[in-house]
Amino acid sequence: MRDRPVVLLKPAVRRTTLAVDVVVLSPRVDALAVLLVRAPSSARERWSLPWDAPQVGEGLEDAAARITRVVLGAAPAFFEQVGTLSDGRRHPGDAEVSVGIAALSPAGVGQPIMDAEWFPLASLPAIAPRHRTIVDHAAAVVRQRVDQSPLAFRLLPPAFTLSDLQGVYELLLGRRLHKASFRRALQASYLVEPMDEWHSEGRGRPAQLFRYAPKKRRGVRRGVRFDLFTD
Amino acid sequence: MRDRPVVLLKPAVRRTTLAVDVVVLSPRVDALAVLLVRAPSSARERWSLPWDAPQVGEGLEDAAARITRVVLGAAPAFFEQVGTLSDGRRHPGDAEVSVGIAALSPAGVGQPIMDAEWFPLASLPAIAPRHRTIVDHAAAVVRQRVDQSPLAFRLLPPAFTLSDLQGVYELLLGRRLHKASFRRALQASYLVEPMDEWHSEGRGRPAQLFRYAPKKRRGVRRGVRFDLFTD
DNA sequence: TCAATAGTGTCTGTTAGACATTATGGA
DNA sequence: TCCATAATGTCTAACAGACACTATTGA
Repeated sequence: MRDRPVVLLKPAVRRTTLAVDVVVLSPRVDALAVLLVRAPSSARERWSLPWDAPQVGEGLEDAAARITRVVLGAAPAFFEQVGTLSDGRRHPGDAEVSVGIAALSPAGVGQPIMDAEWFPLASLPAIAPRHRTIVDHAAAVVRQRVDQSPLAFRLLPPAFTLSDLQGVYELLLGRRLHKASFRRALQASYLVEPMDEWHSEGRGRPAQLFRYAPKKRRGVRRGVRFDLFTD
Repeated sequence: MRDRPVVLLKPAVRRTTLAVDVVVLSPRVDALAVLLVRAPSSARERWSLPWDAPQVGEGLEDAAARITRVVLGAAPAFFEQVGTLSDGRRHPGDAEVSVGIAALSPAGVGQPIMDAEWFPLASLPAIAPRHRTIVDHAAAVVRQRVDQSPLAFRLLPPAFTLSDLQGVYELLLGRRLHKASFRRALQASYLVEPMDEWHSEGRGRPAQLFRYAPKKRRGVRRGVRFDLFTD
């Protein structure tokens, strides 16, 4: 045990500068894409994450929704905080503290404004170091929580085929999945329900459309898995 | 798609008041316990989470470590951000924004200062609404990430028995686990290694001591599980 | 008819959980 | 000796993954 510190805790708030930095994610052709905005020419990097300070009385996710609406023209379907940083790395607005928020949006929803563009996660241009950290955190968080939170469904339109859904899982996890196993596990989860519609695209048998409709789970109680200790 | 908003994004930081609110967690007799500090008599509630503003240039986890050292006399073994809140709920210091951080500490490490006390998670006294939300988030996050992060090991001393470890998992998950299955899964995970020491407590066969020593994992690649969609 | 995609049935190796058994100490 | 806890072996049901097969459309 260490020595007891002499100074007691006299808690007090401190004023600081805060930004909400949004990682808008959407599935593009065979890759997850991030929405970046063109930075003013005075900036060190030509691109940055969309960001802003929350307005007075505005919640953090509300701010993320507003920012996303401005750059994409559509509100995201889902938010996930990916961590709050105060690490001294450079931020485009020199905010002391950044709240990183992943905003998930289905493909084909919205249209980036003139100064915004989609970039595949794997090939981003140079952005401020703080923003780079936030993007990396967002990717890690999304991959880590994909099977504990309905993230994948928020990257799809309300009606989707099981192949679409599997494709999103494969994008998020970065590896191929086994079709029959995927469907069996999905069936057992009672997360989706079939609709009376079918979707035909080009050749091949049309696929039935499903919607996200989680049912009350019977107490599954699976065992401990000691998984993903990849730190 | 919605109408394109008229206002473009002119991002700017805003000054706000920030607090780091720490949920110090430690296993006590058959329950996870939270460390609360006695609030000044002027406060609405008699107890609160330990909290403070981060100092200039101090990272958020550094602040959490400092706060924990003051109230417990020992640095926590591990931190996990449990969410940043700006929801308008009441905070003891009226901070606009709170960063909630869970700090894990093994049993028997440190000694609470005079004005601090351990409370079982299940029976907390009245605390400010913002703090209540943070505690609930912390409990949920710890339960959700226990098998993806070495949380359980940070609630134990460096050397522990497998029964101790299983006990911590049972505390975190809130249910009993099967002994043989637990040990098999642990064996397969290469997360612990046996030491040449044994621990005897009262009657019964002495238990071998283990240490947390994660090995490089062979690419396990387990399937998608669609688990814990309990939102 | 062929190509392409959707969807399903079967087999097999692995694993979680139940149960039983042995091991080793203290009272 | 008895009791309590540690640790492990065996059995079984459930399940993940591989493979093969059928189904249904467009070219």
